[in-house]
Amino acid sequence: MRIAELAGTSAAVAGTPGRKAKVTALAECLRAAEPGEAAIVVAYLSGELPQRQIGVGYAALRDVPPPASEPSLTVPEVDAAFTEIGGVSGPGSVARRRELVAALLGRATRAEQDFLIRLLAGELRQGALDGVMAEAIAAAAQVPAARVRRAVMLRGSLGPVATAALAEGTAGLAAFTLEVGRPIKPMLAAAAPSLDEAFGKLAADAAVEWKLDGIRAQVHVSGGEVAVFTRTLDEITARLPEVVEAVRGLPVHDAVFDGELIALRPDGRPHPFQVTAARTATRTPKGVAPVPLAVFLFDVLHLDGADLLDAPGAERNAALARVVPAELRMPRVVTGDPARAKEVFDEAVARGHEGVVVKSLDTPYTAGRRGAGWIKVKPRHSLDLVVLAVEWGHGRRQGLLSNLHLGARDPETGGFVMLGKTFKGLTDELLAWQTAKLRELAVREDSWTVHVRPELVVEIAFDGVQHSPRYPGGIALRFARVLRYRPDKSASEADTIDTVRAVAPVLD
DNA sequence: TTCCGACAGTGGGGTCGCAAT
DNA sequence: ATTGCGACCCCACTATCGGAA
Repeated sequence: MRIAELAGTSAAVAGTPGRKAKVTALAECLRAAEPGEAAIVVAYLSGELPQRQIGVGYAALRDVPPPASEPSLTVPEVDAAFTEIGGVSGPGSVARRRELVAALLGRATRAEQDFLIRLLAGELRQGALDGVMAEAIAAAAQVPAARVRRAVMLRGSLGPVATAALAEGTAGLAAFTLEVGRPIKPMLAAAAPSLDEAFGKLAADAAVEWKLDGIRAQVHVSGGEVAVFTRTLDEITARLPEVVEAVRGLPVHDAVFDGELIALRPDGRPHPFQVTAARTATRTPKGVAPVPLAVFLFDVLHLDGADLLDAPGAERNAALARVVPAELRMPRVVTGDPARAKEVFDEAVARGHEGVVVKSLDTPYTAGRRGAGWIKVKPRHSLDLVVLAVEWGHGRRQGLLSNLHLGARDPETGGFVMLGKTFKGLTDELLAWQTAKLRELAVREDSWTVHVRPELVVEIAFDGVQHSPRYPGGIALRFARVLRYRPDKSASEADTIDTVRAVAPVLD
């Protein structure tokens, strides 16, 4: 199959808003692919590469050669080129990768270049990624979509599932089972603004579990072997000897656990997230002894021959409790009483943790999906800050002023201290309004950013404050988002940097 | 007919490893 | 030694489609 055909399909998919029409277009393209190409076609049209990453980002895509006049690129050729680019390393590798990218793009027509660049930049922007592609695989292979989704969650990627479905139909999909040692997509939690709302969505009793500010870990035990995977299914076992050690001691032969890893201080309170993140990102520790990571398991998906994915939450937790001692389990209380739930929430927060996850006792483990069975609840801070500047948006926000630079008042200098940026929480109406308003306040503009008179006050919600190596004040907001503008307030009434520190103390 | 679940899109701060400067 | 870049960690929120109620 030619890349031109994929580019055409992608354009058609982008050009239609309806999901069913997108599915139809994608399925048609899939059916036309050679059996050996299906996995690659599926990857490209869902915005991924079979190679996962090949070291090419925006910078490598800045200089695009003139396009070819006639399409000639084929799917296997491009796949081979991506493999070659991904294999380049060592001195001279940056230039070499750019050469190879340029050579590839030089053989592409304008339309093919556009498609390949969006693919490599990770911004397909066609309104269809894995979710829609799973439907398309089902349509192309004429098998139930639910079977495809399940196979994808168990295999962790679309390509092999598409190949099997197209070649062997439902029978081919049946071969995808939970394998100990192969990570599956983790179940995700929806969010609710309050405990009452979280409880309201679940009937009767629910589990209220602490939510820790660490990193998600899927832990596989096979015989004496332990393997640890991240949320994106990367294996990080070698970086975590203490975690391996802790899990190796459990009385299980084969098991798959879900849990959280976090760096704790001797008193049991958490280190800032940055400490946990640094630990898990470090491949080759040197110098000072690393901070150990504690393991808190909260689910079990397989236990000594029995798959538990479809078992109700309560049953899975009972199985977990049978083989994992309390000190390695996430603290959890089952209750139907909102007041009791509030106590758990308050205690988790008082101990420095993020909040809680309210979990249905009935739902199965809906891997890879943001199931309604788990609902996270965190406390929320808010402050009135001043807009210092704003950046032009991209994609559907093209032509709109989108990303706000936020400042707190500095009473010492009479100026403002920038604490971060946000583009979240804005409705289309608010985007239009702020674009007009901030243009009125503009004092200076460069290619990305419009600097404004610091007059506009905006109420910002955020989860906490962290040390920042980037901002002059040395602190930055975590997960800042817009609640509303405060036209009733002047900048002189905005919150100060001292208020920020008081509202949300920086850990450590 | 209305409601709501699932998806895609739009980016945020921070860290590490590696190559280039 | 510092800077730039890519890849991953964590993430909130809105708009939209289309099936469920």
